[in-house]
Amino acid sequence: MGEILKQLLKQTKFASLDQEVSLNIFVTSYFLRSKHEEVLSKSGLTMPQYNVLRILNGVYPNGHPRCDIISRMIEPAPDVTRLIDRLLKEKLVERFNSDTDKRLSMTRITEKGIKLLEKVKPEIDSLGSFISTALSTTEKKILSDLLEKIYGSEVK
Amino acid sequence: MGEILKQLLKQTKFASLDQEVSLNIFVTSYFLRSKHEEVLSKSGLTMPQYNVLRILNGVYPNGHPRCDIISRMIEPAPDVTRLIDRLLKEKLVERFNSDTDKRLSMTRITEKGIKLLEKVKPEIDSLGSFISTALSTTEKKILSDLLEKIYGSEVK
DNA sequence: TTAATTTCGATGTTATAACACATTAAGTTT
DNA sequence: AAACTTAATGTGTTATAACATCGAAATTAA
Repeated sequence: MGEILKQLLKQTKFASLDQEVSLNIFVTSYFLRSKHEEVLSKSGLTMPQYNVLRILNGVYPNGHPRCDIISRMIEPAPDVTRLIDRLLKEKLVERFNSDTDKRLSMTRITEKGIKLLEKVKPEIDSLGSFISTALSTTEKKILSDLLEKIYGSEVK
Repeated sequence: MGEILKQLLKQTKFASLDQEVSLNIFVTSYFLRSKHEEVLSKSGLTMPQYNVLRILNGVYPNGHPRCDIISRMIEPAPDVTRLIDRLLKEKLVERFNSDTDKRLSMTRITEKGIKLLEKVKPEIDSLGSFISTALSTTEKKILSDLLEKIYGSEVK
């Protein structure tokens, strides 16, 4: 039980099964994130930047106000304004004003941004192999299900 | 399938089952980390700081060289030197030199550090309830097992 | 022993994240 | 419609993280 985790963290035991689960979630998340960052860095992107581009790509040719971007992010970042500033500098996105609500600062992905996403996509998709190799379809569904149970209580 | 995740990220579909699993791991990790940070911030600690203290507590009254601390961290941080500097300033840890290897910068947790850990422990432990409420013992074991399969291929 | 290589840690620099505050516009209430 | 509350964003500041470099000490090889 938990031998791989023990080995990785060089621990001999865990305080509880809950803690073991918790640590395993953190470790797996870190593992996958590292893989993603490895791929993305070759295109000069960070994970949050990639996620924002992905979110914007989903509504192209429309844009999103900042608040909507945040609410759709995996890890809501407080400083999205300047994150977008950086994407803007690379001309991967563009800003425009909303007609209906003058408070909103809208952002839309550009052609260049879409091209970059398309370039990165195959390599990101291929990271799924870490999951596909390790798990059967049934196992993937079980895993997703168990994870949703953990955070689901607060979402509903 | 994945209704809670869809709702949270405001997406209507996912590219693949692999991606859904991946996102669920990220989201759950973020959820649990937020809960931890919420508790720790009341004691002026960050997650990486807490982890370093926890690691040092495990070998008290001995210490660890910097490199060993990094290898035991959940998310190995490159800048542990200054992370320890900050703990040092709060007198939660102390530095000393190794007798056998003069390159090593050893760090040991202090009484004050141990007291702080003891103060935080109950609240951190109680975060296990998010897992215990959601999952049975069997489910926890299955979950841990599936997660280890994902990152385990590269550890062995 | 000397030279070359590797390991470990600290430091300078730059980029990014976190936090608090200020500003402007919408929406609401009276 | 005027006052009030809420929402959305930008900005200044500070803290932290990431990256590269450097020097000291240990290890290995010649």
